[in-house]
Amino acid sequence: MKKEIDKKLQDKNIKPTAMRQLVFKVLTEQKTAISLPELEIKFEKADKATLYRTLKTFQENKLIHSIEDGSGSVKYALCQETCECQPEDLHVHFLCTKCNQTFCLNDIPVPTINLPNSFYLESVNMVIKGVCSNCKK
Amino acid sequence: MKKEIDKKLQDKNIKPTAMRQLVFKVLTEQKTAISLPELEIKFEKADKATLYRTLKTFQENKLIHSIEDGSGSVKYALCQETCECQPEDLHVHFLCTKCNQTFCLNDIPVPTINLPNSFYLESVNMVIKGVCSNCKK
DNA sequence: GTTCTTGCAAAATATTTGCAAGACG
DNA sequence: CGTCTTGCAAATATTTTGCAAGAAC
Repeated sequence: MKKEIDKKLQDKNIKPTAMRQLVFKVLTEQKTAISLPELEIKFEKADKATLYRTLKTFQENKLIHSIEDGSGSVKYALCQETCECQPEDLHVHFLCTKCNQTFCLNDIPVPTINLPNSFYLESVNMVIKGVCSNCKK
Repeated sequence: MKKEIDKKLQDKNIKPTAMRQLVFKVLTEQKTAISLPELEIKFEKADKATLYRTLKTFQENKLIHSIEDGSGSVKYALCQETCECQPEDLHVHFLCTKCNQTFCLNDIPVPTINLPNSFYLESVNMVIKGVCSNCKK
């Protein structure tokens, strides 16, 4: 179990420290994306700066991606196995305005946009806001 | 001139106070979207809470729209004349990662996304990041 | 006078950095 | 030893609210 986690971290060139194993484990348990403040609450003991830097490391190594959903805090979610965080890998996200949860719509790739030639495209952040199935009931 | 501004405010049911006239004027002068902190700087004298509430009023009355571009602060830009801020009115935005300016790509509507039926769509925030024509040179 | 608006102050929240101690190889 | 990681503290930045004074009608 711990071996598997270590492997996934090492595959992304992340040294598997105790802290990182724990954070990774929490991330795998999430059905929806999680913010730094939310992560802090899950840990009670860990320092927010450490968690912050852990997430940063994870993101730099493309283990997770960040979602700027306009909820007030940036959220993070695990990348798909093969994700290189290139524009063609990106998917749409959904923020529920009732429960404030952010979902990765992994099946919905972000549409291609024809930018004016004068612009150079690096990435795309597409967030749909609305009400999720749970809150609709 | 002031008459024109007043008319545009009143058209959106916004009482044209001196403050609002000034803020509106600044907004019309922007080529790119502006954040609250940036707006504060333009005014020196005005209080940020007042500016904050002015922007909020403008947004509630669909005179401006907000853009969550992940730059650290929410940005605002004037709506098109006929905009009702409905999903079909929305356009794509572009954030330059070099100069941090956010452009309204008014000619590029946000693509339609087929959400699972269980989700109810309210709005879409689509931001493309990259390098703008000025910074590319 | 009643309602709406503004200015000042401060709270609340989120993000980020410096630095020294500790872990690891 | 040298590098990387962590914890604590604090700085920074942004957003938001309370409240009383003032303006508008």
